[in-house]
Amino acid sequence: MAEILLIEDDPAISETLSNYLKSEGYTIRTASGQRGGLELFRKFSPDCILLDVSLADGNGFSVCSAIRAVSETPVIFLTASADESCTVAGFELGADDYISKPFRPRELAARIRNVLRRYNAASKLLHCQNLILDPSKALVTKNGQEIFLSALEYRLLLLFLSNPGQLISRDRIADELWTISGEFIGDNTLNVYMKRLRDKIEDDPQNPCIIRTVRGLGYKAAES
Amino acid sequence: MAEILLIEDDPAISETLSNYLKSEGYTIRTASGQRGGLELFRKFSPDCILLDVSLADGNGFSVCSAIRAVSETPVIFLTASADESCTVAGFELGADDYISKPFRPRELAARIRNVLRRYNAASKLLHCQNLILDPSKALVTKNGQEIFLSALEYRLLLLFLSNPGQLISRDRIADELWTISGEFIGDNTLNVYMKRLRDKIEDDPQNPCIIRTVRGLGYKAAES
DNA sequence: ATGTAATCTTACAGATTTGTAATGCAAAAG
DNA sequence: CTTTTGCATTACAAATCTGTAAGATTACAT
Repeated sequence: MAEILLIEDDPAISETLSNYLKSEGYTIRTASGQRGGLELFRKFSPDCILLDVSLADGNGFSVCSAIRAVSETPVIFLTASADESCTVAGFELGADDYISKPFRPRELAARIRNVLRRYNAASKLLHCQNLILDPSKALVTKNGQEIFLSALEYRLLLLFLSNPGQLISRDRIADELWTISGEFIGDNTLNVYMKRLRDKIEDDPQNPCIIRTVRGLGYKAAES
Repeated sequence: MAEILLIEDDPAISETLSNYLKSEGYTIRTASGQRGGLELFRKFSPDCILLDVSLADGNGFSVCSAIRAVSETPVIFLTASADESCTVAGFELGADDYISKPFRPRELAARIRNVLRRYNAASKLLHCQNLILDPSKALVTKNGQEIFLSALEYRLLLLFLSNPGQLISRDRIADELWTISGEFIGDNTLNVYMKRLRDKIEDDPQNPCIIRTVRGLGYKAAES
Protein backbone atom coordinates (compact mmCIF):
# COMPACT_ATOMS: atom_id res chain seq x y z
CA MET A 1 0.00 0.00 0.00
CA ALA A 2 1.01 3.60 -0.48
CA GLU A 3 3.23 5.50 1.89
CA ILE A 4 2.22 8.99 2.98
CA LEU A 5 4.35 11.72 4.52
CA LEU A 6 2.41 14.03 6.82
CA ILE A 7 4.07 17.33 7.66
CA GLU A 8 1.95 19.01 10.31
CA ASP A 9 2.65 21.46 13.08
CA ASP A 10 -0.18 20.63 15.48
CA PRO A 11 0.40 17.33 17.32
CA ALA A 12 -3.30 16.74 17.95
CA ILE A 13 -4.26 17.03 14.28
CA SER A 14 -1.21 15.05 13.28
CA GLU A 15 -2.20 12.15 15.48
CA THR A 16 -5.85 12.18 14.48
CA LEU A 17 -5.06 12.21 10.78
CA SER A 18 -2.31 9.69 11.18
CA ASN A 19 -4.60 7.20 12.91
CA TYR A 20 -7.36 7.64 10.41
CA LEU A 21 -5.07 7.12 7.43
CA LYS A 22 -3.48 4.08 9.03
CA SER A 23 -6.95 2.63 9.40
CA GLU A 24 -7.36 3.18 5.66
CA GLY A 25 -4.32 1.03 5.09
CA TYR A 26 -1.65 3.62 4.39
CA THR A 27 1.80 3.71 5.89
CA ILE A 28 2.28 7.08 7.54
CA ARG A 29 5.40 8.98 8.48
CA THR A 30 5.04 12.27 10.28
CA ALA A 31 7.18 15.34 10.71
CA SER A 32 6.34 18.54 12.53
CA GLY A 33 8.48 20.95 10.56
CA GLN A 34 10.20 21.84 7.34
CA ARG A 35 13.58 20.39 8.16
CA GLY A 36 12.34 17.04 9.43
CA GLY A 37 9.79 16.82 6.63
CA LEU A 38 12.32 17.23 3.86
CA GLU A 39 14.62 14.78 5.55
CA LEU A 40 11.92 12.11 5.66
CA PHE A 41 11.03 12.92 2.07
CA ARG A 42 14.57 12.27 0.90
CA LYS A 43 14.92 9.20 3.09
CA PHE A 44 11.70 7.38 2.25
CA SER A 45 10.48 8.74 -1.09
CA PRO A 46 6.80 8.64 -0.05
CA ASP A 47 4.04 8.29 -2.61
CA CYS A 48 2.15 11.36 -1.43
CA ILE A 49 2.74 14.31 0.88
CA LEU A 50 0.19 16.01 3.11
CA LEU A 51 1.55 19.42 3.91
CA ASP A 52 0.31 21.93 6.45
CA VAL A 53 0.75 25.51 5.35
CA SER A 54 1.83 26.81 8.72
CA LEU A 55 4.86 25.15 10.20
CA ALA A 56 6.98 26.04 13.20
CA ASP A 57 10.19 26.58 11.25
CA GLY A 58 8.86 28.14 8.04
CA ASN A 59 5.81 27.56 5.88
CA GLY A 60 4.53 24.77 3.69
CA PHE A 61 5.06 26.75 0.51
CA SER A 62 8.83 26.58 0.73
CA VAL A 63 8.63 22.86 1.46
CA CYS A 64 6.49 22.39 -1.63
CA SER A 65 8.98 24.34 -3.75
CA ALA A 66 11.85 22.26 -2.44
CA ILE A 67 10.02 19.06 -3.27
CA ARG A 68 8.97 20.23 -6.71
CA ALA A 69 12.55 21.11 -7.52
CA VAL A 70 13.45 17.44 -7.46
CA SER A 71 10.26 15.44 -7.81
CA GLU A 72 6.70 15.20 -9.10
CA THR A 73 5.46 13.42 -5.99
CA PRO A 74 1.87 14.54 -5.32
CA VAL A 75 1.51 17.25 -2.68
CA ILE A 76 -1.78 18.04 -0.95
CA PHE A 77 -1.88 21.22 1.10
CA LEU A 78 -3.79 21.24 4.37
CA THR A 79 -4.72 24.56 5.86
CA ALA A 80 -6.75 26.14 8.62
CA SER A 81 -7.53 29.24 6.62
CA ALA A 82 -9.78 29.06 3.62
CA ASP A 83 -8.01 32.11 2.23
CA GLU A 84 -8.38 32.20 -1.53
CA SER A 85 -4.97 33.70 -2.32
CA CYS A 86 -3.29 30.97 -0.28
CA THR A 87 -5.09 28.36 -2.33
CA VAL A 88 -4.07 29.99 -5.57
CA ALA A 89 -0.48 30.31 -4.37
CA GLY A 90 -0.41 26.64 -3.43
CA PHE A 91 -1.51 25.55 -6.90
CA GLU A 92 0.96 27.93 -8.52
CA LEU A 93 3.75 26.11 -6.70
CA GLY A 94 2.65 22.86 -8.29
CA ALA A 95 0.50 21.40 -5.51
CA ASP A 96 -1.97 18.74 -6.56
CA ASP A 97 -4.80 19.63 -4.21
CA TYR A 98 -5.57 22.08 -1.46
CA ILE A 99 -7.91 21.23 1.40
CA SER A 100 -9.18 23.59 4.09
CA LYS A 101 -9.95 22.56 7.63
CA PRO A 102 -12.09 21.17 9.02
CA PHE A 103 -11.09 18.01 7.17
CA ARG A 104 -13.80 15.52 6.50
CA PRO A 105 -11.96 12.26 6.67
CA ARG A 106 -13.68 10.37 3.88
CA GLU A 107 -13.25 13.32 1.53
CA LEU A 108 -9.58 13.57 2.44
CA ALA A 109 -9.17 9.87 1.72
CA ALA A 110 -10.98 10.26 -1.61
CA ARG A 111 -8.71 13.17 -2.59
CA ILE A 112 -5.63 11.17 -1.65
CA ARG A 113 -6.81 8.25 -3.77
CA ASN A 114 -7.46 10.69 -6.59
CA VAL A 115 -3.95 12.14 -6.70
CA LEU A 116 -2.39 8.70 -6.29
CA ARG A 117 -4.47 7.31 -9.12
CA ARG A 118 -3.36 10.04 -11.48
CA TYR A 119 0.24 9.87 -10.39
CA ASN A 120 0.40 6.14 -10.96
CA ALA A 121 -1.32 6.44 -14.31
CA ALA A 122 1.30 9.00 -15.37
CA SER A 123 4.35 6.80 -14.81
CA LYS A 124 2.88 3.99 -16.77
CA LEU A 125 4.85 0.89 -17.41
CA LEU A 126 2.91 -1.41 -19.70
CA HIS A 127 2.64 -4.93 -18.33
CA CYS A 128 1.45 -8.09 -19.96
CA GLN A 129 2.07 -11.46 -18.41
CA ASN A 130 5.76 -11.44 -17.50
CA LEU A 131 6.53 -8.79 -20.10
CA ILE A 132 7.20 -5.14 -19.26
CA LEU A 133 7.43 -2.26 -21.70
CA ASP A 134 8.75 1.09 -20.46
CA PRO A 135 7.77 3.78 -22.97
CA SER A 136 9.94 6.37 -21.22
CA LYS A 137 13.03 4.36 -22.06
CA ALA A 138 11.74 2.36 -25.04
CA LEU A 139 12.83 -0.71 -23.17
CA VAL A 140 11.21 -4.13 -23.18
CA THR A 141 12.07 -6.72 -20.56
CA LYS A 142 10.88 -10.19 -19.69
CA ASN A 143 11.76 -11.59 -16.30
CA GLY A 144 14.26 -8.75 -15.97
CA GLN A 145 16.00 -9.73 -19.20
CA GLU A 146 16.08 -7.14 -21.95
CA ILE A 147 14.45 -8.11 -25.23
CA PHE A 148 15.89 -6.42 -28.30
CA LEU A 149 13.21 -5.30 -30.70
CA SER A 150 13.59 -3.50 -33.99
CA ALA A 151 11.88 -0.13 -34.44
CA LEU A 152 8.83 -1.67 -36.09
CA GLU A 153 8.59 -4.58 -33.71
CA TYR A 154 8.65 -2.12 -30.83
CA ARG A 155 5.86 -0.07 -32.36
CA LEU A 156 3.82 -3.17 -32.97
CA LEU A 157 4.17 -4.31 -29.38
CA LEU A 158 3.48 -0.80 -28.10
CA LEU A 159 0.25 -0.72 -30.06
CA PHE A 160 -0.92 -3.96 -28.48
CA LEU A 161 0.13 -3.20 -24.92
CA SER A 162 -1.50 0.24 -25.14
CA ASN A 163 -4.81 -1.46 -25.92
CA PRO A 164 -4.88 -4.51 -23.69
CA GLY A 165 -7.76 -6.91 -24.14
CA GLN A 166 -8.95 -5.01 -27.15
CA LEU A 167 -9.32 -6.51 -30.58
CA ILE A 168 -7.19 -4.74 -33.15
CA SER A 169 -7.90 -5.29 -36.82
CA ARG A 170 -5.20 -6.00 -39.35
CA ASP A 171 -6.13 -2.83 -41.19
CA ARG A 172 -5.70 -0.73 -38.11
CA ILE A 173 -2.28 -2.23 -37.44
CA ALA A 174 -1.18 -1.57 -40.98
CA ASP A 175 -2.40 2.01 -40.64
CA GLU A 176 -0.64 2.65 -37.35
CA LEU A 177 2.65 1.17 -38.47
CA TRP A 178 2.97 2.16 -42.09
CA THR A 179 0.54 4.66 -43.54
CA ILE A 180 1.95 7.67 -41.73
CA SER A 181 4.94 7.40 -43.98
CA GLY A 182 2.65 6.82 -46.96
CA GLU A 183 4.09 3.43 -47.78
CA PHE A 184 2.05 0.44 -48.74
CA ILE A 185 3.08 -3.04 -47.85
CA GLY A 186 2.25 -6.46 -49.09
CA ASP A 187 -0.67 -8.43 -47.78
CA ASN A 188 1.06 -10.95 -45.60
CA THR A 189 3.91 -8.77 -44.38
CA LEU A 190 2.01 -8.32 -41.15
CA ASN A 191 1.88 -12.09 -40.66
CA VAL A 192 5.63 -12.14 -40.84
CA TYR A 193 5.97 -9.35 -38.30
CA MET A 194 3.62 -11.06 -35.91
CA LYS A 195 5.69 -14.20 -36.17
CA ARG A 196 8.94 -12.34 -35.55
CA LEU A 197 7.53 -10.47 -32.58
CA ARG A 198 6.07 -13.63 -31.09
CA ASP A 199 9.34 -15.46 -31.50
CA LYS A 200 10.94 -12.77 -29.35
CA ILE A 201 8.33 -12.19 -26.67
CA GLU A 202 6.31 -15.37 -26.21
CA ASP A 203 7.41 -18.24 -24.00
CA ASP A 204 6.02 -20.67 -26.54
CA PRO A 205 5.66 -18.91 -29.91
CA GLN A 206 3.59 -21.82 -31.21
CA ASN A 207 1.00 -21.19 -28.50
CA PRO A 208 1.01 -17.42 -28.12
CA CYS A 209 -0.41 -16.09 -24.84
CA ILE A 210 0.49 -12.42 -24.99
CA ILE A 211 -0.96 -11.68 -28.41
CA ARG A 212 -3.64 -14.07 -29.62
CA THR A 213 -5.03 -14.41 -33.11
CA VAL A 214 -8.74 -13.78 -33.64
CA ARG A 215 -9.36 -15.42 -36.96
CA GLY A 216 -11.01 -13.19 -39.52
CA LEU A 217 -10.91 -10.15 -37.24
CA GLY A 218 -7.40 -9.37 -36.12
CA TYR A 219 -5.30 -9.81 -32.98
CA LYS A 220 -5.82 -9.21 -29.31
CA ALA A 221 -3.36 -8.63 -26.48
CA ALA A 222 -4.00 -10.32 -23.13
CA GLU A 223 -5.57 -8.15 -20.43
CA SER A 224 -2.56 -7.90 -18.23
CA MET B 1 -6.10 28.72 -25.17
CA ALA B 2 -8.02 25.87 -23.63
CA GLU B 3 -11.66 25.14 -24.34
CA ILE B 4 -14.00 24.44 -21.44
CA LEU B 5 -17.39 22.78 -21.47
CA LEU B 6 -19.70 24.02 -18.72
CA ILE B 7 -22.71 21.84 -17.96
CA GLU B 8 -24.87 23.73 -15.51
CA ASP B 9 -28.55 23.78 -14.73
CA ASP B 10 -28.93 27.27 -13.31
CA PRO B 11 -28.78 29.97 -16.02
CA ALA B 12 -27.62 32.66 -13.61
CA ILE B 13 -24.63 30.68 -12.36
CA SER B 14 -23.89 29.51 -15.88
CA GLU B 15 -23.66 33.04 -17.17
CA THR B 16 -21.61 34.36 -14.25
CA LEU B 17 -19.08 31.53 -14.53
CA SER B 18 -19.01 31.72 -18.27
CA ASN B 19 -18.19 35.42 -18.26
CA TYR B 20 -15.51 35.07 -15.65
CA LEU B 21 -13.78 32.22 -17.46
CA LYS B 22 -13.97 34.06 -20.77
CA SER B 23 -12.21 36.97 -19.07
CA GLU B 24 -9.50 34.50 -18.07
CA GLY B 25 -8.98 33.70 -21.72
CA TYR B 26 -10.81 30.38 -22.04
CA THR B 27 -13.24 29.46 -24.76
CA ILE B 28 -16.50 28.38 -23.12
CA ARG B 29 -19.32 26.25 -24.38
CA THR B 30 -22.35 25.80 -22.16
CA ALA B 31 -25.07 23.22 -21.88
CA SER B 32 -27.87 23.04 -19.35
CA GLY B 33 -28.44 19.33 -19.31
CA GLN B 34 -27.08 15.85 -19.75
CA ARG B 35 -28.14 15.36 -23.33
CA GLY B 36 -26.85 18.69 -24.63
CA GLY B 37 -23.69 18.39 -22.57
CA LEU B 38 -22.69 15.04 -23.99
CA GLU B 39 -23.49 16.25 -27.48
CA LEU B 40 -21.18 19.24 -27.11
CA PHE B 41 -18.54 16.97 -25.60
CA ARG B 42 -18.56 14.68 -28.63
CA LYS B 43 -18.71 17.60 -31.03
CA PHE B 44 -15.95 19.80 -29.65
CA SER B 45 -13.67 17.57 -27.54
CA PRO B 46 -13.12 20.25 -24.90
CA ASP B 47 -9.98 20.30 -22.76
CA CYS B 48 -11.86 20.37 -19.48
CA ILE B 49 -15.42 19.87 -18.25
CA LEU B 50 -17.14 21.73 -15.42
CA LEU B 51 -20.06 19.63 -14.37
CA ASP B 52 -22.90 20.53 -12.04
CA VAL B 53 -24.13 17.60 -9.98
CA SER B 54 -27.80 18.48 -10.29
CA LEU B 55 -29.13 18.73 -13.80
CA ALA B 56 -32.67 19.02 -15.13
CA ASP B 57 -32.61 15.75 -17.07
CA GLY B 58 -30.51 13.56 -14.78
CA ASN B 59 -27.45 14.11 -12.63
CA GLY B 60 -23.83 14.93 -13.21
CA PHE B 61 -22.64 11.53 -12.08
CA SER B 62 -24.06 9.74 -15.09
CA VAL B 63 -22.56 12.37 -17.37
CA CYS B 64 -19.18 11.80 -15.76
CA SER B 65 -19.48 8.05 -16.23
CA ALA B 66 -20.40 8.49 -19.87
CA ILE B 67 -17.39 10.72 -20.44
CA ARG B 68 -14.98 8.43 -18.58
CA ALA B 69 -16.13 5.52 -20.69
CA VAL B 70 -14.52 7.08 -23.72
CA SER B 71 -12.04 9.70 -22.53
CA GLU B 72 -9.67 10.91 -19.84
CA THR B 73 -10.65 14.55 -20.31
CA PRO B 74 -10.50 16.27 -16.91
CA VAL B 75 -13.83 16.63 -15.14
CA ILE B 76 -14.40 19.07 -12.27
CA PHE B 77 -17.63 18.68 -10.35
CA LEU B 78 -19.47 21.76 -9.17
CA THR B 79 -22.05 21.38 -6.48
CA ALA B 80 -24.29 23.36 -4.17
CA SER B 81 -24.11 20.81 -1.42
CA ALA B 82 -20.92 20.17 0.48
CA ASP B 83 -22.12 16.67 1.17
CA GLU B 84 -19.18 14.40 1.84
CA SER B 85 -20.61 11.26 0.27
CA CYS B 86 -21.30 13.17 -2.94
CA THR B 87 -17.70 14.27 -3.03
CA VAL B 88 -16.44 10.75 -2.49
CA ALA B 89 -18.83 9.41 -5.14
CA GLY B 90 -17.59 12.00 -7.61
CA PHE B 91 -13.98 10.98 -7.15
CA GLU B 92 -14.90 7.31 -7.40
CA LEU B 93 -16.30 7.98 -10.84
CA GLY B 94 -12.97 9.36 -11.93
CA ALA B 95 -13.53 13.07 -11.45
CA ASP B 96 -10.42 15.20 -11.18
CA ASP B 97 -11.68 17.73 -8.66
CA TYR B 98 -14.82 18.54 -6.74
CA ILE B 99 -15.72 22.10 -5.76
CA SER B 100 -18.58 23.18 -3.52
CA LYS B 101 -20.46 26.42 -3.93
CA PRO B 102 -20.04 29.23 -3.30
CA PHE B 103 -17.28 29.26 -5.92
CA ARG B 104 -14.45 31.66 -5.35
CA PRO B 105 -13.50 32.61 -8.86
CA ARG B 106 -9.74 32.77 -8.47
CA GLU B 107 -9.68 29.42 -6.73
CA LEU B 108 -11.80 27.90 -9.45
CA ALA B 109 -9.41 29.26 -12.06
CA ALA B 110 -6.45 27.87 -10.12
CA ARG B 111 -8.06 24.42 -9.92
CA ILE B 112 -8.80 24.48 -13.63
CA ARG B 113 -5.20 25.38 -14.40
CA ASN B 114 -4.12 22.58 -12.10
CA VAL B 115 -6.07 19.82 -13.84
CA LEU B 116 -5.12 21.16 -17.27
CA ARG B 117 -1.45 21.23 -16.32
CA ARG B 118 -1.51 17.63 -15.20
CA TYR B 119 -3.56 16.48 -18.16
CA ASN B 120 -1.18 18.08 -20.62
CA ALA B 121 1.80 16.64 -18.80
CA ALA B 122 0.23 13.19 -19.00
CA SER B 123 -0.37 13.07 -22.73
CA LYS B 124 3.09 14.26 -23.30
CA LEU B 125 4.34 14.71 -26.77
CA LEU B 126 7.95 15.73 -26.49
CA HIS B 127 8.70 18.86 -28.47
CA CYS B 128 11.98 20.42 -29.36
CA GLN B 129 12.23 23.10 -31.98
CA ASN B 130 10.26 21.73 -34.93
CA LEU B 131 10.74 18.16 -33.80
CA ILE B 132 8.00 16.09 -32.15
CA LEU B 133 8.43 12.72 -30.46
CA ASP B 134 5.31 10.75 -29.54
CA PRO B 135 6.28 8.08 -27.00
CA SER B 136 2.85 6.47 -27.23
CA LYS B 137 3.49 5.60 -30.86
CA ALA B 138 7.29 5.67 -30.89
CA LEU B 139 6.98 8.13 -33.73
CA VAL B 140 9.27 11.06 -34.52
CA THR B 141 8.21 13.79 -36.90
CA LYS B 142 9.67 17.04 -38.11
CA ASN B 143 7.36 19.49 -39.82
CA GLY B 144 4.86 16.68 -40.10
CA GLN B 145 7.34 14.44 -41.91
CA GLU B 146 8.19 11.17 -40.28
CA ILE B 147 11.83 10.59 -39.39
CA PHE B 148 12.95 6.96 -39.36
CA LEU B 149 15.17 6.18 -36.41
CA SER B 150 16.73 2.90 -35.43
CA ALA B 151 15.97 1.45 -32.01
CA LEU B 152 19.08 2.94 -30.43
CA GLU B 153 18.74 6.29 -32.17
CA TYR B 154 15.19 6.48 -30.87
CA ARG B 155 16.31 5.74 -27.33
CA LEU B 156 19.03 8.30 -27.56
CA LEU B 157 16.64 11.00 -28.72
CA LEU B 158 14.08 9.98 -26.11
CA LEU B 159 16.68 10.39 -23.40
CA PHE B 160 17.46 13.93 -24.53
CA LEU B 161 13.91 15.08 -25.08
CA SER B 162 12.88 13.67 -21.69
CA ASN B 163 15.46 15.94 -20.06
CA PRO B 164 15.25 19.20 -21.97
CA GLY B 165 17.77 21.87 -21.12
CA GLN B 166 19.61 19.48 -18.88
CA LEU B 167 23.21 18.52 -19.32
CA ILE B 168 23.66 14.78 -19.78
CA SER B 169 27.08 13.28 -19.37
CA ARG B 170 28.55 10.80 -21.81
CA ASP B 171 28.74 8.23 -19.04
CA ARG B 172 25.07 8.59 -18.25
CA ILE B 173 24.17 8.17 -21.91
CA ALA B 174 26.29 5.05 -22.20
CA ASP B 175 24.63 3.70 -19.06
CA GLU B 176 21.09 4.39 -20.25
CA LEU B 177 21.62 2.94 -23.69
CA TRP B 178 23.90 -0.01 -23.15
CA THR B 179 24.59 -1.18 -19.64
CA ILE B 180 21.14 -2.63 -19.02
CA SER B 181 22.08 -5.34 -21.43
CA GLY B 182 25.49 -5.62 -19.82
CA GLU B 183 27.39 -4.75 -22.96
CA PHE B 184 30.35 -2.45 -23.11
CA ILE B 185 31.08 -0.36 -26.10
CA GLY B 186 34.07 1.42 -27.45
CA ASP B 187 34.98 4.92 -26.42
CA ASN B 188 33.90 6.88 -29.43
CA THR B 189 30.90 4.82 -30.43
CA LEU B 190 28.74 7.46 -28.83
CA ASN B 191 30.28 10.14 -31.03
CA VAL B 192 29.21 8.15 -34.04
CA TYR B 193 25.68 7.79 -32.74
CA MET B 194 25.42 11.48 -32.05
CA LYS B 195 26.51 12.20 -35.58
CA ARG B 196 24.00 9.80 -37.05
CA LEU B 197 21.16 11.15 -34.95
CA ARG B 198 22.07 14.72 -35.80
CA ASP B 199 22.21 13.93 -39.49
CA LYS B 200 18.63 12.76 -39.22
CA ILE B 201 17.07 15.34 -36.94
CA GLU B 202 18.99 18.61 -37.30
CA ASP B 203 18.30 21.15 -40.03
CA ASP B 204 22.00 21.82 -40.27
CA PRO B 205 23.91 18.89 -38.74
CA GLN B 206 27.11 20.96 -38.79
CA ASN B 207 25.50 23.51 -36.50
CA PRO B 208 23.29 21.44 -34.25
CA CYS B 209 20.49 23.31 -32.49
CA ILE B 210 18.46 20.52 -30.96
CA ILE B 211 21.29 18.75 -29.18
CA ARG B 212 24.34 20.84 -28.45
CA THR B 213 27.76 19.66 -27.34
CA VAL B 214 29.09 20.84 -24.01
CA ARG B 215 32.75 20.15 -24.35
CA GLY B 216 34.24 18.08 -21.56
CA LEU B 217 30.86 17.55 -19.91
CA GLY B 218 28.40 15.96 -22.29
CA TYR B 219 25.43 17.04 -24.37
CA LYS B 220 22.39 19.16 -23.79
CA ALA B 221 19.03 19.27 -25.54
CA ALA B 222 17.44 22.65 -26.22
CA GLU B 223 14.70 23.74 -23.79
CA SER B 224 11.83 23.39 -26.18
C1' DA C 1 52.15 29.31 -31.85
C1' DT C 2 52.09 24.60 -30.31
C1' DG C 3 50.52 20.49 -28.16
C1' DT C 4 46.95 17.90 -26.27
C1' DA C 5 42.57 16.18 -25.40
C1' DA C 6 37.90 16.03 -26.82
C1' DT C 7 34.83 15.60 -30.34
C1' DC C 8 33.61 15.04 -35.25
C1' DT C 9 33.70 12.67 -39.52
C1' DT C 10 34.37 9.05 -42.75
C1' DA C 11 34.80 4.41 -43.99
C1' DC C 12 34.10 -0.29 -43.40
C1' DA C 13 32.52 -5.17 -42.47
C1' DG C 14 29.37 -8.23 -39.86
C1' DA C 15 24.87 -8.56 -38.05
C1' DT C 16 20.21 -7.41 -38.21
C1' DT C 17 16.11 -5.57 -40.21
C1' DT C 18 12.82 -5.18 -43.81
C1' DG C 19 9.72 -6.51 -47.24
C1' DT C 20 8.39 -10.15 -50.60
C1' DA C 21 7.57 -14.70 -52.32
C1' DA C 22 6.61 -19.41 -51.85
C1' DT C 23 4.84 -23.01 -49.17
C1' DG C 24 2.33 -25.17 -45.31
C1' DC C 25 -1.52 -25.72 -42.40
C1' DA C 26 -5.84 -25.49 -40.09
C1' DA C 27 -10.47 -23.50 -39.60
C1' DA C 28 -14.60 -22.35 -41.98
C1' DA C 29 -17.56 -22.80 -46.04
C1' DG C 30 -19.61 -25.32 -49.63
C1' DC D 1 -15.26 -34.66 -48.00
C1' DT D 2 -13.38 -31.09 -50.72
C1' DT D 3 -12.43 -26.39 -51.42
C1' DT D 4 -11.46 -21.99 -49.95
C1' DT D 5 -9.86 -18.61 -46.96
C1' DG D 6 -6.84 -16.73 -43.46
C1' DC D 7 -2.93 -17.02 -41.09
C1' DA D 8 1.78 -19.29 -40.02
C1' DT D 9 6.18 -20.46 -41.47
C1' DT D 10 10.34 -20.54 -44.08
C1' DA D 11 13.56 -18.68 -47.15
C1' DC D 12 15.69 -14.98 -49.45
C1' DA D 13 18.00 -10.58 -51.15
C1' DA D 14 18.30 -5.54 -50.44
C1' DA D 15 18.65 -2.14 -47.20
C1' DT D 16 19.84 -0.64 -42.86
C1' DC D 17 21.88 -0.92 -38.34
C1' DT D 18 25.73 -1.59 -35.24
C1' DG D 19 30.17 -1.16 -33.53
C1' DT D 20 35.10 -0.26 -34.54
C1' DA D 21 39.01 1.91 -36.54
C1' DA D 22 41.48 5.61 -38.38
C1' DG D 23 42.05 10.21 -39.48
C1' DA D 24 40.33 15.18 -39.29
C1' DT D 25 38.94 18.91 -36.77
C1' DT D 26 38.07 21.85 -32.97
C1' DA D 27 38.66 23.98 -28.35
C1' DC D 28 41.54 24.76 -24.73
C1' DA D 29 45.94 25.07 -22.09
C1' DT D 30 50.67 26.03 -22.07
